[in-house]
This record gives sequence, C-alpha cells and structure tokens, in this order.
Amino acid sequence: MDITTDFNDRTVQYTQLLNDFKVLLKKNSLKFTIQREVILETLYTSDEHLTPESLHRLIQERFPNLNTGIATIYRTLSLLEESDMVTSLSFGSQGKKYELGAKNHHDHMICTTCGEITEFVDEQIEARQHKIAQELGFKMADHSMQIYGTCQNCQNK
Amino acid sequence: MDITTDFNDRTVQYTQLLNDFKVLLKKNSLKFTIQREVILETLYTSDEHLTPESLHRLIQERFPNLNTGIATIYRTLSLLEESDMVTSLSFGSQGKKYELGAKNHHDHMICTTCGEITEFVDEQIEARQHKIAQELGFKMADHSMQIYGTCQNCQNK
DNA sequence: GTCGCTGCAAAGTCTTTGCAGAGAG
DNA sequence: CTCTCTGCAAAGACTTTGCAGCGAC
Repeated sequence: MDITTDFNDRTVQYTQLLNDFKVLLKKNSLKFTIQREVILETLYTSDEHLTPESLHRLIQERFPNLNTGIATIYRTLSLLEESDMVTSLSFGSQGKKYELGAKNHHDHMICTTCGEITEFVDEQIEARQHKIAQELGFKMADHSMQIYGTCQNCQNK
Repeated sequence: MDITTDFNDRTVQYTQLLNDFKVLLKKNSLKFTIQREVILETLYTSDEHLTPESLHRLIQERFPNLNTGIATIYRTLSLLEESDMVTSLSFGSQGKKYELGAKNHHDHMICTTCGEITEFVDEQIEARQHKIAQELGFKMADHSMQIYGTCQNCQNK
C-alpha cells in the first residue's frame, strides 16, 4: 500500500472524527475545549485500550502544562460513551477500558496472563449474532465478544 | 419429560456441585461453613444473575438469623470465581453480576432498557470461536459474548 | 457578557482488609 | 486445640459531585 495514501486516510479519519465531535457538542450546546480535543486525540493516537487512569497519565505526559484533571477525563469519557463515540470493555478485576468506537467494529481476544488484547472480526459470527437477536425478539443495538486465553508469547514462557 | 426424573436430576446436580465445592475446600485446607453453603445454594437456586449486593439481600431474606455479612459474600464469590465455579459478567455502569459456572455454557443477550438477561447458545458461533483462537495462536480458556439491545417487552412500551 | 467547563477537594460507592471472638476439623 | 472464618468497622480504590474561577462562543 502507498504510504502517502495511508497517511492521508489517517488524517482524514481524524479530521472526520473531530468534526463529528464538534457537531455533537454543538447539537447539545456544549463547548469545544482544549481538554476535550486532547482526550479525543489521545484516544485516537493510542492503539491501546485505555483505562481512565492510563489515559490521564498519557495526557499528562504529552501535555504537561495543560494539567488536565482526572475528573475531566471521567466526564469526557462518559460524554463520549453516551454518544457512542467510544465503547468500554470491562473484564476481571482489571477495571474498565475504553477505545474509540469510530474504528471498525471488532471483537477481542484477551490474554489472561499478560493482559494483551488482540482484535479480530469474523463475518460468520457477526451474521449469526444478528440472526439470534432476531429470533429472540431483540432489537439489537450492539454486541461484544471476548475470548480469554493465553497468547503465543505467554505460552512459550 | 417425567417430573420425578427432572427433580432427581436437579437434586443430583446440586449434590454434585456441593461435593465439588467440598473437595475444593479440602484441597486448599479451607473450611466448609454454613455461610459458604448458603451462598452456593442461593446461587444455585436463583435463576438470576446476581450482584454481590443482591445476593446478600437475598440471603438475608432467606436466612435472617444467619446475619451474613457482605464481606463474606465478597470473599466467597472471589473464592468461587478463582476456582471457576462461578463466572462474572460486567457491563455498563450496572456493576458486576455473578452466576454459577456449573450450568451449561451459554452467552448473554442483555436488554439495556430493563436490564433483563436472556441466555442462549449457538453452535456455529462456538465452533468459530475455537477456530479463531487457534488461528491467532491463542490457547483458549474461556469466552463470553453479549448482545445488547431492547427486549420485546421494552420495545412495546 | 453569559453560561458551560475545569481543577480541586470533598463526598459517594463499591470492595477489601485488620481484628477479635466464634466455629470447623 | 488449632487455625480458618465471620461480622464489624475502618481503610482503600475508583468514580462522581459541588464550587469558584476560567474560558468558549
């Protein structure tokens, strides 16, 4: 794949995302602040699934003079989750982790030894899920699937 | 199906479960107490997915003179979860819910309006999950899948 | 200028822990 | 008898909230 194209795609995607966010804010008479942008941007930049705390730490590192409070992280994550711009994932005692929902839909394979999360999608499963919801009379809004196990790395240790 | 057989099946199942629990305790030099039995038995009896708090309330109602403390509920649930006798399910801000793992494996369809949980199993999905784990080099230990939506009841309101 | 937003610290909630007496093995 | 359990209350961890000043619009 051509690198320039790839870069452009990524840029366009973030611009798009940021724009969606601004529209969302305006629609609800909310304000676009530097803290909110930084949170969205950091979620976008990071490939990790972040806890409120790790997101906070990351933002403090990247923008030390902004001095963002943890309360703002919580408030913004709630806002983003309510608006379906981010989704959260919680498992075990490791707490709640957040990721941008704007990325393509995918499921998660979680290593219970090291905590690593691998993403995947399977069309067959997606199709069955829709069918099952229909059969049970549910109006399906969303779904999540996690497979737990030991990753290749940890198996070798 | 014959009712007597059904009753026997259920009885045997619980006896079996209780026995597994006793073996587990003995193996770890832990003691079999009335509180632990009551917790296991209440989990078995209840068809619901219980939070520590609702389990506690239920036990207080069923055995008022036992005066079981919430700390014991937490301690026993952790013990049971570590030993894979119960599994937990967490979603949204509604906290963590527990269910006996001894029941047959199944996935969950969750109504985000009323919180109702419906169980289901789909062989095709089960099979694909194993295949995917294998392809990604994971040694699969467990998995969970949730479909979120609106149940028939809530759609009609 | 107005009104929502932010950081701070205090307050909540949920869960875990220390302890002294009770109870299982 | 010994050593684990239990209930209680205190401590912790995580999250939310009230407030006064700040900043977007």
